[in-house]
Amino acid sequence: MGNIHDIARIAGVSAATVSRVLNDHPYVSAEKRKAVLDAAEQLHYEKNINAVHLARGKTDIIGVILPFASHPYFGSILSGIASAAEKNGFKLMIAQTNYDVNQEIDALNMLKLKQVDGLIITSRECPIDVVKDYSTFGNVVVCESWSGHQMSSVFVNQYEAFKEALHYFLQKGHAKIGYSVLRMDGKSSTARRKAYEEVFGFVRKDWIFDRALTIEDGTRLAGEWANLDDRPTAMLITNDFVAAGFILECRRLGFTVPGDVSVIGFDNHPISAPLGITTVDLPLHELGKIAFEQAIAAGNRSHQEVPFTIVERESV
Amino acid sequence: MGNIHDIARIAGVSAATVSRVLNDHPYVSAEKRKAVLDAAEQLHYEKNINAVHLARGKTDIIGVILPFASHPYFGSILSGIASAAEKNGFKLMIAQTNYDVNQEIDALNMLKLKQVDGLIITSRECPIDVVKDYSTFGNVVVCESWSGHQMSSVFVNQYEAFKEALHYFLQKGHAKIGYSVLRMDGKSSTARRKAYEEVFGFVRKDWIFDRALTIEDGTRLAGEWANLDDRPTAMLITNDFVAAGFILECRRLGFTVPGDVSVIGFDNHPISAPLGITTVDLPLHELGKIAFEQAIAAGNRSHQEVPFTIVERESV
DNA sequence: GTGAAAGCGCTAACAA
DNA sequence: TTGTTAGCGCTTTCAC
Repeated sequence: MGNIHDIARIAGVSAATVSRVLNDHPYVSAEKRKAVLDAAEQLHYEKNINAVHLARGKTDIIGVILPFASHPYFGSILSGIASAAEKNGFKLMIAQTNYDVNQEIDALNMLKLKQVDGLIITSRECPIDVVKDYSTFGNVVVCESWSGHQMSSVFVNQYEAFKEALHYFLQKGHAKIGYSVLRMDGKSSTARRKAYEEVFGFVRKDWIFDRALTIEDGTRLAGEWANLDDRPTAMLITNDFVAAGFILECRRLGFTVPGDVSVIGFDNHPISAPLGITTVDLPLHELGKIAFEQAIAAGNRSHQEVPFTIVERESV
Repeated sequence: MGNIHDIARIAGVSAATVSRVLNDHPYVSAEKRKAVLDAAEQLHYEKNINAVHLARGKTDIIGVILPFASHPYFGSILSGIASAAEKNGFKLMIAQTNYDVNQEIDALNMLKLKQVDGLIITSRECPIDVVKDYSTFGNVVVCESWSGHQMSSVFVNQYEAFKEALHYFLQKGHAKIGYSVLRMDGKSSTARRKAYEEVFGFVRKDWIFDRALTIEDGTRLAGEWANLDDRPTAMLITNDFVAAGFILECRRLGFTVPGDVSVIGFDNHPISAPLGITTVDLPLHELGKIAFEQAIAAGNRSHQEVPFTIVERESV
């Protein structure tokens, strides 16, 4: 074990020189370099990264806030962030929040505490303005449509994506369209509602289903849909997991897809292909990579929109 | 901003007293406590966690090594770990390794660098002996069957689970059973092969399929299975995602499940229910929680087996 | 109850 | 090319 001073003593140099060698700084003679390396070897020296962080005033760590680590939507984004982090020699600190504001605040505080250099918020419950206030402590990037100079953002244009999917249904002859969201008052839900109103000039509350995130939610949704007196003939669904649960349960209940009800999902998760789900492809892995780049970007904030594409399969 | 000394000066106390107040230590008079708190408030003081880590010699951070953050198997474990971490006031550092040994080593080194107090290895490529060597730097827990005093372990008894599933097939009248694994030489694959030999007294190479982890792999598997001259009538499949891909592709190819081929998956992932996949339920979230507890346990290593149960549905 | 002082281990500006 | 020195900001022992 031992520290930099032990090495310095054994190698007969100063601690500064040891530091230089250890960090590959130039201007160290070959002999001293070797002496240092030998001493380090001999002591089984290991650097204490906390001391480095303290002295440097930065950590090369990025924090990631996500509500559920086990959901594929966030898993994909996380995976993209992780790939980029590895390439850049950064570590990742994650905070699973369950959309609990206190846990979100707790995670945001990592920035204040200088535990992380930057923070990526994949989704949130707490007000954007409180998030924004943390931007003075480091880069914060939000994975949602947001413009302003304090934070960076990377996002899919939910409004346009939803509208395009709606038009796709329309063009296939559907006039009665319902949809599902995770949280009624969530950011993307608002965009979706707006798109719906824009296209139809109205919204029907009984055709909007919320709390739809998982496969089980999709199953429940099918029951709710089936119980409606006036059923939509097409459903635009939160994501492919929910869509999978919805479609499979509809079939179990004796309905046909797309016969009785057409479905479009979001994400283009691998499950959508064998299930023949028409879906809006979202480049989540790529979005994660971009988020990471923004998190480590020096100074300049940016706002990047990533493209979506409708993948036509058999559920419409 | 400012630091503990600034507070001390303003409050008219010593830095030690400030530290006491900030850490809720007893033996500080009410007046001084208030003075300190006021000064901290006034300065918008924020603690530098790196200094704390350095001084304390520990970080309250646990590292998690996982090959793929976006795969549901690891996502579930991670989610369990994260829940437990939150409850205990710990943070999580994750390393996505892609089963790349260099990245694994890089992650293991967080332990040496004192970046994390403990490390959970959900799955690995690098030799167990090199992992073991890191146990002198902190708690390491492996999510696989392993016994020894250096590390803790939490695992499903793959051998027994596989054997029980095999017997289930047998009892349903199947004699020709094939199976799939992720990596031929992986730890759990070895256990599965052993169980197979134990039950049948032989293994047929063409009935073992490897590199099966994702839904797409399941799709591919179906093609390979269909191309066999002598096809197994039952398949024990890596996990429910692979099983889903397999079953759906089999049907697309004109086969019936369980008519032409019966299937048992692993994990009891939510997708297996609506798809009617008979599966071996694995308590992954719980496993993650246990792993975390072991990672922060002082001193005592332990080895815990978590139970599995066969969930009967319609694919057999 | 409180403070002084000695670390924790490394970095970096400055001088030589 | 190298060493000296002054931090980085907090904790904790020991003495009072």
